[in-house]
Amino acid sequence: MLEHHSVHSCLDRHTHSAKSWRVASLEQAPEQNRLLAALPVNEYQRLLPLLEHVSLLPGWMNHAGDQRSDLHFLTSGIVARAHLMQNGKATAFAVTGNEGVIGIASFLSGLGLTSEMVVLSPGSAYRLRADLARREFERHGVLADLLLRYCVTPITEIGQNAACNRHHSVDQQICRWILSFLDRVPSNELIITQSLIADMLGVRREGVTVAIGKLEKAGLIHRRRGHIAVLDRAGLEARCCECYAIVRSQYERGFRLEVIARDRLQRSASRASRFA
Amino acid sequence: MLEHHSVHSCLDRHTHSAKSWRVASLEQAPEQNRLLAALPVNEYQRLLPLLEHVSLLPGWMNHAGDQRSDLHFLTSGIVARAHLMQNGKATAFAVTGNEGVIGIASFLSGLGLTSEMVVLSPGSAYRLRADLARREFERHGVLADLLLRYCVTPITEIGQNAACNRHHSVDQQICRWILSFLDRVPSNELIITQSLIADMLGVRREGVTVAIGKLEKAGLIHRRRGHIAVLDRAGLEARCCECYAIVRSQYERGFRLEVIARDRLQRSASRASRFA
DNA sequence: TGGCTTCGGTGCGCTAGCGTACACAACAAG
DNA sequence: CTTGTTGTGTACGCTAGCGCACCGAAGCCA
Repeated sequence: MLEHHSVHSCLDRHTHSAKSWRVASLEQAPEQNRLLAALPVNEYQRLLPLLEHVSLLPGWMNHAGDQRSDLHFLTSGIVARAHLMQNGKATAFAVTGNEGVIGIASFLSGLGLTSEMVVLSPGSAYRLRADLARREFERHGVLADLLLRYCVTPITEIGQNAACNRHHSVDQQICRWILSFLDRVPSNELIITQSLIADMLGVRREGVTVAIGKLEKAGLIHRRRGHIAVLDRAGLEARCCECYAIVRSQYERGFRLEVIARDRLQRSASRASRFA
Repeated sequence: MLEHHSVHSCLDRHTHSAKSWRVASLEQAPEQNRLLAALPVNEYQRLLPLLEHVSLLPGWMNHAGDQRSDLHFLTSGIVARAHLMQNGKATAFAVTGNEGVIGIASFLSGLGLTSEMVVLSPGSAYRLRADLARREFERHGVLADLLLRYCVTPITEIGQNAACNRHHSVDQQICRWILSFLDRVPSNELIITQSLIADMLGVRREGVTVAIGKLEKAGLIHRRRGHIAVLDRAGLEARCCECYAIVRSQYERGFRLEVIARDRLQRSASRASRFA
């Protein structure tokens, strides 16, 4: 459980283990981010000089109430968005990887974050400063449209998680969580402690231990201290509640449209340049 | 519990009781909606002819998957946004009254609703058709800005509810729910069955009964079949978890800004007309 | 090597909330 | 007034998950 007295306790608890994580020193290209990749080339080129590379270190947090509302396009790593309750407990209600962007809500409202952002898996991102983002946004171009469309993804996800919290067993939710983590990581091995999973799900660490024990017994995963290797993805999906699939398909539905739009735009762009 | 076999079971169960509810036949003015009211006068005037009055009857639902993505600005009544799970259980994760608008998410994404909309309390709304809304939106005027700012409200609310579902007792959640209902209704009496409250919270009807029993024993409410009269609002707030206050203050924070902006714009508008 | 810290596994009693079942009260329609 | 329907109150056993406590194992640092 996260301690009440300070948000930093979470930071403290999880930061040090960063040492044991191989931090990808390789600076990844912005188009590793699926949203940036979906931009038509001319828009993308124009945006490039505005983007600033940042590394995400585990435990890095954007505290609720921060007034900055920069956008961060993830190229790798995993960031969770969580609420801390007055009783010291936490729940993460959305997870973002290289398919998305962090900071949309505070960017739209201009009001600063209402939730904590926790880096669960180290990685890197490209920052678009709030003022530049605002200017881009007001051009009302493809980027603006893309961001607005993307907005629906966290909304769906959070709502589904709320319902999932209510109605599905911890066993099922662990599966959901492992799968969504797996989707955002290059290998089949998750580098995370059970204790942190518990904090993210908002359940006891012991509960996670037994649930994961069952999964290993069933041969779906292999676990070591601080690691979970997935052996049978389909098996996990079978044990999982529908929530994982719903959230994922919602995103894919939206994103497929983006890809189509991008192709179309790129074709028309290259046609235009042929005529120029 | 909502039955699995059909969304309509919910409809069926709750529709007929509409007869016993006095449906406000009075057609309310659009500016009863706080977002429309926050528009500067010239914008508001321009928008008026585009708005179409609709009544919301209890049980009216916009099914998940519907392709229409019109906006509905509520002037009265209460609409909940809920997920139906495969196991037939439901949870509402956001509630909207005359402070907000329905259909933002599907409007932004253009993808249709991902959740069900349930009318909990009858009322009326003004519809802005999706195509007109899109055109308005692309003017990038005050309305667009307002809508984007408003977006953050349901996001915060849903996230808070997700955490609340996990960590707070049914007793506390009932208080939260009654309060948020009360905020959106003219009198101190809620016209709703315990069974429907249970569906919205995603808990058993019996659980609601005992929780409400405690509240009446404590003298905070008085209850009749299908009615809950709130006698001691402060008492409810004291028993409630922090979630209610957090969501509410988030909205007020955003909305206060809007009111300020509106005053400023109206002053500059009237100044402009003086010079014209 | 030994000592320290963090992580993970296990057991036990407890409680909130679930599922089920049933009875009664309020209301509607005839 | 009768009859059917829907909403509400109550009770009882069950289970998932909690809180707590403790111990061993893995890794870190010297």
